[in-house]
Amino acid sequence: MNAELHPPTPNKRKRVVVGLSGGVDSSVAAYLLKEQGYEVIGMFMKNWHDDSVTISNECPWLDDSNDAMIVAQHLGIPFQAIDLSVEYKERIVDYMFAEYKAGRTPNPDVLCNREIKFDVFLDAAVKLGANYVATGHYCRKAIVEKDACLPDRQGSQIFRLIAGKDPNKDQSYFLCQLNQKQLEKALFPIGELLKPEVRAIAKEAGLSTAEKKDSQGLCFIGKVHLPDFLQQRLEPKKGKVIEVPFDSATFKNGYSESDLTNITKPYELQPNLGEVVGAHNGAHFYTIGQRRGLNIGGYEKPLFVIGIDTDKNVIYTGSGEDHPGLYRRGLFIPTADEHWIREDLKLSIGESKSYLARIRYRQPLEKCALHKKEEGLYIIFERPQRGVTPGQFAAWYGGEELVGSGVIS
RNA sequence: UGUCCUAUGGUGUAAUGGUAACACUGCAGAUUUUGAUUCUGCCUUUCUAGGUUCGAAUCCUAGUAGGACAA
Repeated sequence: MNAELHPPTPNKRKRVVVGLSGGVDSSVAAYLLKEQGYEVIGMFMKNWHDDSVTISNECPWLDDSNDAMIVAQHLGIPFQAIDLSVEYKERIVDYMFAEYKAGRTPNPDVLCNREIKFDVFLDAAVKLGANYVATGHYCRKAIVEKDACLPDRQGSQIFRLIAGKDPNKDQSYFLCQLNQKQLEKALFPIGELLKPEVRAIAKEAGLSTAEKKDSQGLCFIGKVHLPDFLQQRLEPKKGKVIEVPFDSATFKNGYSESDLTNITKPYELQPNLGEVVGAHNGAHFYTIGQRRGLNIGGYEKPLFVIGIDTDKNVIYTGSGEDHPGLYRRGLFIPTADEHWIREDLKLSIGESKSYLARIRYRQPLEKCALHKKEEGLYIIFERPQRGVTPGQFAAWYGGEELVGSGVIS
């Protein structure tokens, strides 16, 4: 049973391409694979080279590329760089702008894994004759051997995506859109380790990235000033900020669990529900739950964004952390946006099941019930959830295993 | 043109006459492979001019501004 959680048995003849980002995690991943006897190739992805929008004035990808190369040299593995910036722009950056424009909050890094690292990059690796692609993600892969007696099953294995052992660094959420085919080819060598252990291994192995600071911000693009970044393609447009009172009647609807539609749909906000308290530069620059950037002071309790309307170009806000507009009991995922890593666990129409779920990276898992209907999947949480935001991914887990995910509508 | 009230950092407020504080905003940093949240730190203040006092945001006078009452 326990053995299921361990990575597949290493085969000394297998070839692996490791995505070397120039950070510690992927460096150690490459090191461990080599130690395990794989034939390892290091590959650096260059997906973005418009330095004008990044915050640091240096050229970050160049440093990262160099670091990756030094690590590869140190390990004595072949190294090459691959430019995927065209694909990255088409599949990630364009998606980001489209989502923000539509008033939703995209998650580019989830898409980056599905579309770039485990798609374009994986293809490139396969062309090099690789059996696997490895990354420095903090998560684990496990394999269920299918019962051979079941005639309707093709293939003999089901791949499971398990949370990283380090609860503080678990990155399974970012991989929530992978499918069986992608997972089959994936290796996550550091998933059983804690961050401090990874650093210790790097240091011991003499890897130059051992002390390097963790990267943050959009993967590949780096740290950006989002409004500036978005203003490349989204026009600033002055609009009103409206404060909706704590006790507004609109928040009192939809608390009957039997009414799935009502309990999962966003609050219906109208300008006449509150008062104009300020102005903004474009509703599409904001996200639900956001506190900073509103530029409105004088309140005893801070103002949070509880809704945006990009058609009317209006931002709705509520005062105080406990404002009812910040919380929702449930959310809805249309069938088209439903994704099951464990296809064998997919719910049929009319079925319901209990799971744990999160709606943003690094949020604690919350108890919830999934209800599958013809039009999509309804997720009802035991406790109201803060900042349920259209465009973000909800991911549901059975224990430590990520079972499926979908875009919040 | 008459009477009354108010006037503190970007905003809202606090400070028995002893040399300004709290919240919100903003900025910076920490945390974070989604600029969400959270955490830490920082900036800026007593409308103007006189006067009383050892000493005034706090008292007096005038001015200015805003509000209320006032036909």
